[in-house]
This record gives sequence, structure tokens and C-alpha cells, in this order.
Amino acid sequence: MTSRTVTLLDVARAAGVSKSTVSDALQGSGRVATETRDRVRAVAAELGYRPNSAARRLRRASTGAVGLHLPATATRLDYYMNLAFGAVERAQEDGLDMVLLAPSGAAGGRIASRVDGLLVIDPEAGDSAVPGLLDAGVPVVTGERYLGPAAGPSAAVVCDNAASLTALLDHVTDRGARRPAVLAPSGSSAWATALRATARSWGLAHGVEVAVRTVPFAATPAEAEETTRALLAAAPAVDAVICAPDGSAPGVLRAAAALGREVGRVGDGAGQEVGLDAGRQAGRPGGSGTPGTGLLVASCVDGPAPRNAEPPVTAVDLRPAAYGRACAELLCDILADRAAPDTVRRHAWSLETRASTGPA
Amino acid sequence: MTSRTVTLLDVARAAGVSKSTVSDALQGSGRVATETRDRVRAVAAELGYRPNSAARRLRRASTGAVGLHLPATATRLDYYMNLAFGAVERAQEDGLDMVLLAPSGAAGGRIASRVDGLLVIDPEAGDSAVPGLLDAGVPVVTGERYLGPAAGPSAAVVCDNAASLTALLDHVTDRGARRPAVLAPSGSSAWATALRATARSWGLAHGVEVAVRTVPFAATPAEAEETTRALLAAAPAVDAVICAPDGSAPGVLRAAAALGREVGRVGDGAGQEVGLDAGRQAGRPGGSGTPGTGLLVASCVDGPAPRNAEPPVTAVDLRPAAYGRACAELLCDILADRAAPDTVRRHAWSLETRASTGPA
DNA sequence: ATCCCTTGCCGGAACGTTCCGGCAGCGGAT
DNA sequence: ATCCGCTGCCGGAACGTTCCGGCAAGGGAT
Repeated sequence: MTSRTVTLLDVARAAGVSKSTVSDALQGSGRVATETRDRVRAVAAELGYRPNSAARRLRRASTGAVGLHLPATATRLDYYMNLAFGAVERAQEDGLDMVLLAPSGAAGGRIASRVDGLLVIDPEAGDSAVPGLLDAGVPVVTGERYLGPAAGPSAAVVCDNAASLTALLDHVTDRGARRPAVLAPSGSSAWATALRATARSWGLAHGVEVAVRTVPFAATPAEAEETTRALLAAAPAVDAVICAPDGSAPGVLRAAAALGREVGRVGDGAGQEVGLDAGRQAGRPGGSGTPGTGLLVASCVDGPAPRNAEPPVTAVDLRPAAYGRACAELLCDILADRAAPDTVRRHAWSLETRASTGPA
Repeated sequence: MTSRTVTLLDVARAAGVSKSTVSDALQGSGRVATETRDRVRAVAAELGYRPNSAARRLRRASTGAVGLHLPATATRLDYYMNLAFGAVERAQEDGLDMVLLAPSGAAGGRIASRVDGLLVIDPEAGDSAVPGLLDAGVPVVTGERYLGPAAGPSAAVVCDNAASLTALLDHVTDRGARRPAVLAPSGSSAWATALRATARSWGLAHGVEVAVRTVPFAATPAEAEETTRALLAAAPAVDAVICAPDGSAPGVLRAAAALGREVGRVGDGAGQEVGLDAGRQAGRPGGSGTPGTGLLVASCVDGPAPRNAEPPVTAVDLRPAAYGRACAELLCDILADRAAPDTVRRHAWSLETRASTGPA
């Protein structure tokens, strides 16, 4: 407030050198004697010199910022909140600002003049903003692959979604389930697509019948509950439900409770065999269910909902904050030429086993 | 890609005028004949001219971006996700980018060189990043007041939290509750402070004893459940629980279920009188509760959790997206000199009555 | 002693925009 | 006819950086 903004020239005068030398000293570029460099840096620090980002950007023809695009349909999922902040943190380490892009996406063309790169998370093939972003003329890193048309090869950080759902299915069968079912997400994101494909193929590979029901990408617990009720009514032999969308696991739990299924146990209490139940429960859709019959429940996305549910629900932890970090890191690497612009990296998930799939 | 970036000078040459005229024509500044202006604009559009934001910012000494700071403790609450996107949308309408600030807050000093203004949402007095932001030298709009030390008068958008909690308390007493309790948030945000104060004062004003328990600002359902159990054990006559933190209402519901309290009904099933219950239930802390005894439940923050709970929970809808919009709008107005830098605006909430406080 | 190469530093020219002062031309008032 | 003021346009000069070419000074090799 009181003092005018201090520029390179001010530092130069104070240090008794030219502005070029100050610039070189601070950037570490050019040829500067170590002694001079230290002195200049000291003076700069003392004067409280802050480089003017606009000037720097003008000169360097870069903006110093990257854009972040999140799925329009799912801005309310706090999974993305964690992801976003992970990304912000990492970008900041490279001195980059993260600008939040409106889901509507407005004019994709002018984006290029405002950011040096783009992070496009879980791009839906149906999202009209995405194609504009992908060829905005700046490097793009997608979180999960883009499966839409005209998908030029761009950099990506991917999760092995097939492996995580497989792990979940393996886990529930390990715990005794014989007839697992999957509530798979709709939509054309890579995540949703992979889960649907895996849900179908795992059964074939293991000679097990897997019931698959499709629910919205961002299903509410109520929707999950409704689907689960219908599923268990139609296929009472199902003894494990794996629920994909973030936050909807409580709905599965509620359906189980309403139908008298005890979550966290498999079988009918006498043993682990479960085939008999089929006949017993058939044709009692909205009824009170058959007390004493167990059900395993798991979620493809960890978060507050599965973690705090009663009982806590086994889930795949996608580690969203780390995922966001990884995306931002890849983009930073590409911008700094530390990585090729078509690099693909993997992000590791972990399985969190909880009471909903059996005793600890 | 193919063509170089088109500058003001290119447009000038193509239109047969000087760069100054082009600038004036496009900005609407200076004195330009209407005919010339239209022609210049047509040429600019045809060439696909995009102003270089870095150059513009350098010249105008503004950055074209505003920063958004969210509470560090609560980045995971999707309330803030909605708020953020509301703000982004509004800022975009004024051509401003919204840059997400890392919760850690790093160096507050250099923020001023990167943004023209700041949005600081629910500033905690304990958040070490906040003071640096408040006097970063740029206009600041806070979402809710900052109650910390050295609070220079800055612009704010506030909610009448006293009124919303009062409305909730009035509502449950209207529905028959005689002994409401409040799970008030800890912390020193204006929201938390106002709720705690109101919880205490409302009782005095109405001659009703209000039990107040403090829970974390971002309490998990498990924490809310635990607190509710303890509360109902210690004060069994409590017949309504109003729960403040976002997302924790399900915990109250679980506690109620565990103690055999029927949510959405008040009294013991025979009538609306409830005072008698006190003796009946006393001294049965962890037990199965008293079946047939009702409990009203409400939340101070609406969202997926109360909306999708079973039964759905009455809540105050703070309308976070609109709130974010309002904050951004105020900041835009201040930056454009349409509002004084110490303007305070109100944001309206609404009460969403649902089954948890009685039949529809 | 001469030459060359390296080191350390500097001046100037961009980057693309906005804004200020100025300069023609012209119509109307004196 | 002279002068004034207004309109429409233009040419610089910033804004604060980075980067390139160049220039002295010094030291080693010839």
C-alpha cells in the first residue's frame, strides 16, 4: 500500500548492477559470478521484490496457469473436491496457478490464451466441452482416458479399473459369496465403461453368474436402494452387491436392511451354502425379506459414505487427492519438458476391507 | 496451430487503420467513428483475433483473475464444491478466472501479484492463511464474516445464521417438540459462533431448556452418532435433535435407531405430551432404548446426506451454489467500482421440511 | 608479445497491449 | 477572414520481463 511495487530495475539500482544481471541472477540463467548472484538475491529479498507475473508471461509467452475441468454431472461428489486440491497443491509446487473451469465450458478457443495446459478429469464422451478442451492447442492431461470421437493421443493418468473391480469380486468370493452382483455406472467415461466390461467378463472367466444392473454415474443412495431392492427381488440368490457410484453404498445397505439381509455375513447363518435361499425368498419383492440371510456389500469408490456407514463398507480407495496430484504432476512434467506429451502413467488404488464383507 | 497468433497490429494492417484505433474500437474507448468501429470489429472477428491477456494485464496492471480460498479443514465437504462452481460461473461472466488457492496458503504476499481480488469462504479465526489474504492489498470478499483479530472492515456476504437456527427451533416446537437439543459446531467461524450463541439464547427467550453439545466443524456421522447417544442417554427427555455440520445427520438417525427412537414423530405414540418420558428412559445409556418414543431430527446444512437419508431430514438449505455466485458477484462489483469495498450483502436460505420432523 | 577463448556483465530490443498527447480537417461563430 | 473547438485518427511511450549479442578483462597457449 504505502510503497510502490518494486521492480527488477529497483533491485538492479540497489545492487549496483544492470537489470539483465538481476534477471539472470534470480533465474539462475546466463553467466553470473556466484558472489554477484548471492548479493543480488539478498538485495531482492530485502526489498521484497516480487516478479510481475504479467510481464513475465508476456515475455515468456506463457500464462503460468493451468485449467481444471471436472465432469459437469458430478460437481457435487466430494471425490472431485479432494482430487482438485491434490492437483492445486502439486501445481503450486511448480509455481502454476490452477484455474477452475466452468462445467459449461463456454468458448474452448479462448482457453488457450489463458492457460498453459489443461487437466480434464474423467472426460465423458457426451460432455460437449471436452473436445474443445482437448484441442485447445495446449498440452492436456486427462484423468482416465477420453473415449469419445477424435481422440488424439494425449497424456493421461489412468487407474486399472478392471483390476480394482476384479479385486473386489475376488474379495467377496474369497469371503464366501457365490453369486455376486454389480451396480455398474452408466455413461461413457473410461471408468464406467471399464467397470461394465469387467463386471461382465469376470463372470465368464470364473464360471460364475454375475448380475449386472446399471445405475446413474452419480447415483443417489435412493437410486441405489431402489435398484438393489429390485435386484434382490429378481435374483434372491445374490449374496454380494458391489456398488460403483461414489456415495451411493448407503442405499444398498438400506435395501439390505429392508429385505432383512444381514450385511457382512454370507449364507443363512447355518453354513456358507447359499443356493437354497433362492427358492425361499423368491417372489417377495417389497416384503420384509428373510431374516437371517446374509449379504456382502462393497463399493468401487471409497469416501465418507462407505467409511462412515453402518456397518462400514469395504471399498476401493482411489486416493483422489493423490490422483489429482499425479495428474498435475504429469502436466507439470510435460510443460517443463520432463515428459513426452503422450505419456501415460498409472495410478495405484488400494482395497479397504471393512465389516460389510465379513469380520475383521 | 498452423497460423501464428494474430495481434492487434495484424488487425490494424488488415483494416487499414492504426493499432490505437483498433484498440479503441474493440474496447469502446477513445473516439472512433461508428462506421470505423464496426469495420474494425468485423475484421477482428474474421481474423480470429484474441487479445493477449498477459499483455493486457501488464498494461492495465490487473491480472484478470480472482482467488478462492476454502476452509482447510473442510475441503471434503461437497457444500464447498457447489459453492465454488457457483462462484466460478459468476466470475466468468465478468471475464475473470477463478484460481483455486491451496489450503496451506503458502506465501500470502505474492498472492496480490497474481489476482485482482480474493474470495475467502467461511474464514476460521484459527486459519493461519487468512490474515495474509485479508491484507494482501487486493479487494477481499468474505463468505461470512471474519471474526479473527485485526479484522479490517472488508466486504462480505453473510447468512442470517441466527435466524435459520431459530427457524429450525421454531419449526420443531411447532411440530410438538418440548425439549430440543442442538449439536453445535466447534471452531471460530462466524457460522459456528452464531449457531452456538443462538442455541443458547433461543432457550432463554422461549423459556425452554435447550441442550447444546459441541461437535467438530466437519463432524463425521460416527461422531454425530456418538454425541447423540451420549446426549439422549444423559437427557432422555430430549425430543428433537438439530444437527449442525454438513453430512453428519445420518449419524443422528443411527443413534436414534439404536436407541429405539422413532424419527419423525414426537411423543410416545399415545399423545403429544412428552414430559413423562423423562423418567421412563433415564439411566439406560447404551441399551436398546424405549420403542415407541419419537424424535424429531433436523440439520443446519442441506445436502445429499439429509436429502437422501431414511427418513429424509428437514434441513436449512444454504443454497451453496447461489451463495458462491453472490460472493463472486460482490467481488466483481467491487472490482468494477459498482460497489463500495466494504459492502455487506445478505444471502437468503430456505427451510426444507421433510419427514424427519413430521408427516408431510 | 600476440592471439584466442572464457568469464562476467551490460545495453537494447522485443512481447502485445493501453493510454496520452497531438495533429489534421472542418464547420460555425465572430 | 480568423479563430476556436470538436471529431476522428494516429504515433509514440510506457508496463516489467527475458533474452540475445556484444564488449571488456583476464589468463593460458603459441
